[in-house]
Amino acid sequence: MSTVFPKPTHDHGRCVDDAMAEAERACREGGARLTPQRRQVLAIVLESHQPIGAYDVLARMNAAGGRTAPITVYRALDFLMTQGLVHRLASRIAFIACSLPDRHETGGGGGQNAQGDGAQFLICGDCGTVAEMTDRRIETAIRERARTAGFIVSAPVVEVEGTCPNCAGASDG
Amino acid sequence: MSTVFPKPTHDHGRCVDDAMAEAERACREGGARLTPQRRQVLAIVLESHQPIGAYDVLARMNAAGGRTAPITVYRALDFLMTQGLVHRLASRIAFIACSLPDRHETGGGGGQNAQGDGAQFLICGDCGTVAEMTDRRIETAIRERARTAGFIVSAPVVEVEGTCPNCAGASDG
DNA sequence: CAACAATTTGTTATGTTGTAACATTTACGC
DNA sequence: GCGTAAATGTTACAACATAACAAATTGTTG
Ligand SMILES: [Zn+2]
Ligand SMILES: [Zn+2]
Ligand SMILES: [Zn+2]
Ligand SMILES: [Zn+2]
Repeated sequence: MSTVFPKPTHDHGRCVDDAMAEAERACREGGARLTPQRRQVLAIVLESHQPIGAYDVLARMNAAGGRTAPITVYRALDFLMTQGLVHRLASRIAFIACSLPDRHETGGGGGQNAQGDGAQFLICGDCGTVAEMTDRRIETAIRERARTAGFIVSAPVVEVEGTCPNCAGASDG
Repeated sequence: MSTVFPKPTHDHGRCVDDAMAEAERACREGGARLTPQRRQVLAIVLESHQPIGAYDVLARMNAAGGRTAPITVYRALDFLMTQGLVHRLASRIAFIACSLPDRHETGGGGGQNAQGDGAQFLICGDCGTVAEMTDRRIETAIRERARTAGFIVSAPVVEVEGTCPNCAGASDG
């Protein structure tokens, strides 16, 4: 099986470091400014593979006595979404770090990828872990069905609730 | 092309009446109580083929000087969603009347269909009109891809933003 | 009908998510 | 340095949703 779900045993420290490095590179290349604050927000969102609410991000930023305002977090998240580094999960009203940043066109390019830019998400209802994927067949099925309805697709939102392999294995052996 | 989008010329009065009658029947059959208030909320949601916010429903209920509270609307909407008569569009934070009520299992049965119960939605970014459909191929593509990831699907959310045939025709002839 | 239980509705207050508007600071090109 | 654009700070508010408990309504049963 293709491995979309992060294994609980994976080296998450390295996972985060790699993602941060990739983000730095992508922003530098695209002429976007990954400021310390934006970097901090990205780091917080990267911290786990579960979606996190904007106000939870805020709480972590202010954990050490800061006085950051909500709008600051939203602005950083907007920036990160434009760069394709973070996605918003509408069904959870929360944000998740992109795990396939090189598969999205960044803000300067063609489309606005705030809603996932063609990615699909599997969201575990038990542990909250999210798997991001870009499945051609799903996308094609949606686009073709839309076409028969005379509908021109711009931003497909596919967010699938269910049970991840780790949680399924834990309950039914 | 299969006709999923409501045509601007369709007899909407009858469209609403039929849906109300079908709702009455479905509730009676399932032993659910479609009270006057719930009927009123359903009527408001049915009024157009665009998603409507809970507070907009509230405003219409209070238009004639009423003093209904938000919770009342949410309770009615919850009931209607349980009955499969209304769906919540997460990407819009709004509600839409079901246009295929007989395709969903109602509350008493197996699944909770609050998120659309396997339906997919095409949402026009121009006019807001929504088309609901239950496309087997989309569902299958999602389920099979999930399966290869070891993921057990419970509630797929598919909400596709784009341009409907009416709006597309208006701009490019 | 009377008494009771279950469902529905009312009332009040509060929690959660997201933005508007405008001032100030910081980074960048010249 | 200086002017401009981008980013951040500050305050206030809008929009979406639920908690907790009281009252009324409905259905059931003797
Ligand atoms: Zn990781
Ligand atoms: Zn899980
Ligand atoms: Zn109609
Ligand atoms: Zn349209």
